[in-house]
Amino acid sequence: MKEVLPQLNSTFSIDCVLFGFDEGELKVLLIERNEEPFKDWWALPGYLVNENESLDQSAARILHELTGIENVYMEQFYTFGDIGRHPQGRIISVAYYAMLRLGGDKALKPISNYAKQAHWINVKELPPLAFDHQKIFDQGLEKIKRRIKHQPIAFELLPEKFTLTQLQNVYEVILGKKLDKRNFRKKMLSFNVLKDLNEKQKGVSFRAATLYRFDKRKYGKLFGKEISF
Amino acid sequence: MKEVLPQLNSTFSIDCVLFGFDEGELKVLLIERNEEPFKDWWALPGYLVNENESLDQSAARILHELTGIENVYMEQFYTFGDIGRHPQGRIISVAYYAMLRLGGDKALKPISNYAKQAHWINVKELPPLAFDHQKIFDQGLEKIKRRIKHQPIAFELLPEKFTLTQLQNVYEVILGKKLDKRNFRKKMLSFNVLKDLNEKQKGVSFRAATLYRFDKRKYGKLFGKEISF
DNA sequence: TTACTTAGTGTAATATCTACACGGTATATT
DNA sequence: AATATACCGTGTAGATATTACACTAAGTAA
Repeated sequence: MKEVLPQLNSTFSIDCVLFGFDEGELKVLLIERNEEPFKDWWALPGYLVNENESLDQSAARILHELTGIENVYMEQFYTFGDIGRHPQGRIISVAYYAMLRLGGDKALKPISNYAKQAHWINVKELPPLAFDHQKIFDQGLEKIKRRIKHQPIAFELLPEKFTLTQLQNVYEVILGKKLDKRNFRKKMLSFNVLKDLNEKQKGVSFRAATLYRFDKRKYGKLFGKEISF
Repeated sequence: MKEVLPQLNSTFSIDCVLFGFDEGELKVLLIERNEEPFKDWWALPGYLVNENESLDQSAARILHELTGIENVYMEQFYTFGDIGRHPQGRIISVAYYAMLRLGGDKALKPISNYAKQAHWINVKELPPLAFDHQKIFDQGLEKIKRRIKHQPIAFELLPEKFTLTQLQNVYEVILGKKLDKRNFRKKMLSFNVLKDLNEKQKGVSFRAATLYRFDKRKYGKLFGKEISF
């Protein structure tokens, strides 16, 4: 049985593509929708923009309402505006992305009941997505690929303290190819944005690796320079 | 005397940042507005999107209506959505850019009378612009800077046949710095996307330079590879 | 004590980047 | 015809960056 959906005015929405990294896998944050259209489908966290908020503000609010996540710096990357992309009318969507540390601290508790639940899903095992969200996701993934190639920001996905092997792992998963260990280390350390903590991993079987931390001050100096992987 | 402006619904518009190159100067296409708000101000060609067209289609239509220019491939680069950016209500604007061959052939004849006239203006001598168009222009300029650094597309701004010196000139003007002649040629030719026409400039005082043409077939092979200036 | 697993390290060959200067050639001028 | 002018077109050496490649060290588990 078909439900009749209300017609929405010409308007615009935000969709967020949040990437996380866990257990060697790249994950994306999805919600399960609780409303028509696409009720019970998985989708990127997204909703309509209010009249009285900027796009950036709106993105932060929507992410919070649908997933409980706050204080994430997201960046706009593309606006999707094909006709027919939304069954209820002419709605264009401004897409944002961010890379994010996973961990128990960021609770996934939707506040609005527009979302039933929110989950981190392995990007290799995506369910069918609502609207044109597969396309939005694909472009978001392309975006972070380009970005980690040119800026040493992969540690945004890692815990504060991380090993070089973990960092290399992030690169390999996102770029989809193996990198040479010695060359990777040489290059990464040459950027001079990592601080050696003189500290070792704990609670790991076999030899523990040195922990590093991202050094914001040094990063400032690098910023804008061309680098590439 | 203040006019009362109609309130527009929440909706969206397109603004186009078109770059051209003429007489050694980088130019941008502006219109003189014929309607409130900002009547008689200079502005980027831009207007509201219709319900029945995609953003890309809309950009092409709007450019044509306001400037007479057709068949230009434009690419979206950012969406501007601060509150208060438009005095008549909540209007976000999707910005497009393109690089374009100038020349007598592309007539600048606005079709809609929303624009009084359209002109190519030296980017170094911009008049005050309507709305937040200065900001949109600035970001458009940043965009083409990044783009010509990574893709050998500067000849989009030049006539079909061009000399290496002209091409270098485009790079120098856009990047805002001098480049070494020998190194520039070495690098540009190494990309293997230029075809030597075995033909010389005509009608020029002093020694004539060799003409080159962009070779689309070869470009296909390069595409996607990382290059940089 | 041994087996296992991951950490951590150097070098040589190649490719790319940078800095740098002058003779060649068509045109204009006298 | 000779000369001045202004732009064209080219090479190299030194420095830097990239690539390919394999073993020993250290800690844990049995």
